[in-house]
Amino acid sequence: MHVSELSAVPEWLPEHLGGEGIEELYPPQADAVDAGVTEGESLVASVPTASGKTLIAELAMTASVARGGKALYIVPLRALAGEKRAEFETFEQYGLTVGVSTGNYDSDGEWLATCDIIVATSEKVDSLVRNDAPWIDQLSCVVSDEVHLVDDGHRGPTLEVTLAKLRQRNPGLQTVALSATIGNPEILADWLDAELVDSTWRPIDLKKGVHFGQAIHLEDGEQHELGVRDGEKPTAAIVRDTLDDEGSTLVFVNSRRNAEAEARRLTSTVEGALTADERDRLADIAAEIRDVSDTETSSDLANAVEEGAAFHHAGLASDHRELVEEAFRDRLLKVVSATPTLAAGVNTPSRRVVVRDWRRYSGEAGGMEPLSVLEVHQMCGRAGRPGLDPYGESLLLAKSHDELDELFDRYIWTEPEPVRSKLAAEPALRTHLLATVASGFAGSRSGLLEFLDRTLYATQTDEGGRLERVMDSMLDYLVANDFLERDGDDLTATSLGHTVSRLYLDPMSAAEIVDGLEHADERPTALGLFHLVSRTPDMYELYLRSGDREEYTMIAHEHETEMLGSVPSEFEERWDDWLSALKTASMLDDWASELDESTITDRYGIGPGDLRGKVDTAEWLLSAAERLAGELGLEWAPAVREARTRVAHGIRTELIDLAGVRGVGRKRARRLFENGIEGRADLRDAEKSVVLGALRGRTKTAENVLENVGRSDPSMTDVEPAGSVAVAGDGSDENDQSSLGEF
DNA sequence: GCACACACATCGTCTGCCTATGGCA
DNA sequence: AGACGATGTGTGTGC
Repeated sequence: MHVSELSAVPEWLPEHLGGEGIEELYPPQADAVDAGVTEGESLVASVPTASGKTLIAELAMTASVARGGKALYIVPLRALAGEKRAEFETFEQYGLTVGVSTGNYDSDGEWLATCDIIVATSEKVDSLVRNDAPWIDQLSCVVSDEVHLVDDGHRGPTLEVTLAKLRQRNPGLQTVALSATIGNPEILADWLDAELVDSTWRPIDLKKGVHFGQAIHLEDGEQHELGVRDGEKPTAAIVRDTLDDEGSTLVFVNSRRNAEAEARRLTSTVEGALTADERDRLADIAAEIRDVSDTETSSDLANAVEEGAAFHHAGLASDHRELVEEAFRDRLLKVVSATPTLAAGVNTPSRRVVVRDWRRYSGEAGGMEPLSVLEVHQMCGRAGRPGLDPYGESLLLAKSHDELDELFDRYIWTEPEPVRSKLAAEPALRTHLLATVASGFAGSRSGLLEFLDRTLYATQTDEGGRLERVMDSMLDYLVANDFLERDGDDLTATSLGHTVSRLYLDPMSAAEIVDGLEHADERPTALGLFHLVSRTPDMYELYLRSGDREEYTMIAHEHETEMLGSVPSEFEERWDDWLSALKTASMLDDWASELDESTITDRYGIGPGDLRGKVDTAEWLLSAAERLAGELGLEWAPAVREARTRVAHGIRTELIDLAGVRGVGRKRARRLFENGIEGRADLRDAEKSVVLGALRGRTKTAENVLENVGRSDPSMTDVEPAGSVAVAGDGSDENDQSSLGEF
């Protein structure tokens, strides 16, 4: 189908697509049009990655907007929201407006209401529904990207419930669900009353295979000798072979440590293939990486990048990740070894993909578990760059002949698993039952059952009793904790219940926080509050490593009086969880005591990305705690607020006032304080020369700071810095604010 | 015969990912 | 369960 044959799309679209080099639709796209996506028909598209799913969404959304509607594009990751926005922004020249709403980034609420296309994460959409965003009712088209994630035990139910709510609120809503190839797309189509496009077509050929010994065995029967050198690991041999063909390789491994070790090893394979120009550009990127953070992780990454290799995992700061992704797309990096972050995240295609480890440790299983077929296929799907490579190749590694056969059976010749709803689980229902009642989607037990009937779970299960059983036990829990009131069949949310739902807290987290704050006899300390929020289910835990048990048991005894709620005994089952929450709390306390980022990451065995994540979550939970304290009329709200501000900026109490000034973070605040400027009032009255001296003679910075604090004459012209302008050689004042917590 | 470097064996340790508020100085 | 890396042991070489 040619783009000029498209019906019901805005008139500018065919030409626009032509301008992007799109003349002929890919077969799945043509099928989608035949099924009526441009005419408002709901659709499930189960197609491989990189085979034009986004265009299907764009056809549906622009057509819907042209008819006077409004479209919502739901993504699973924040990082993808940015990527999609950039793609949709090309429509702005035709008068469409695009807005983004995620946890860390929000277009202005009123402006969102006027946007034609809104991009948001599923949790954000859920939250917007709970908080009655006015534009929800105006939606005419919703696109759900990576909808197979409804299978995810933790986040899947949110997507499932949110889609059900949107469809209930808006019966005419066009639903376009985009999925990876899965075993049972018909059930999704059934659930969403949608047409189905199920295709394995790809714009570039993908050859899957297994490496064993000296050879690569491809699925089409082709074999390829590799010439593995003496003592060379298979991964290195494959990377070298790809390099001979001027291609790059993506290696998936099963742990962060493995990712880092593999990258380090592969530098020796890759290094020789770099041109002088590439070396220069990589050196620049390495410098940028070092600027992001001065932790060991950061410098290890920079060292590898200088030699053309990199690792990628969630311990990296997001700036690190972006730098790596970009350098890999620009073909400067010849190999990246990554944990699954990269398989699900932004688009980073590669000539070859190696799935080095196909088993991963699982605590519950007590050992290594094989990856799902879907997951391996998602990784393999990253092979082949459209327009650059003739084909993509993805390889699994076998260590024995038996394993070779097993891998073919397990992953190459096997369809992905069917997707199954995970809604009938306690944590999911606890949260979503409360939200469903609180936001008015159901007002009784029977109403809830009716609502749940609109979910995938109901479409899928033949065991209706299970959901009902879990539901009843969760309703009991919600009533017992004063989130819901029950009167016969009727259910209403209490004012506390409403608050919890709007705050987007897991009710169990809220119950824990309320209990801790209600029973505090004295003003809680920061450590006590950090521990309180660290032990809620909304904060995931740090691992206890060997030696930690003794160390934190000692700390627990030392600070016993500060701890909120009952302290379990060492022989109770919840002791370990309680202790690892203490480890998290102690890490937050270090951060809020102005310890260096590198000291903290070193002490707790984490990466800069982990620290940022924990700080972020703590900040969010403490704001929620502050609201709960206010709601319940508890006297500790100011203490909670103080702890929140301290962790948000990473500062001790005495800097709170200064850090409230935009442009002043933990380091600048501390230096101002040391120079006798102890608060905003001081800053307004201080000698300019002192301010300039404290800010290391940075004129521009000093001017901005003075302006932000509301000083009428911020100019630093002709001002000489006072005192010792300890520029300390590095002069990297940009990095001064530390990489954390500054938005 | 000794010092040193290197190869190999042993033992202990550790193990993926991600989202979420709201309103103001 | 199994890989990494730190530590320990054994072997070979050169002086």
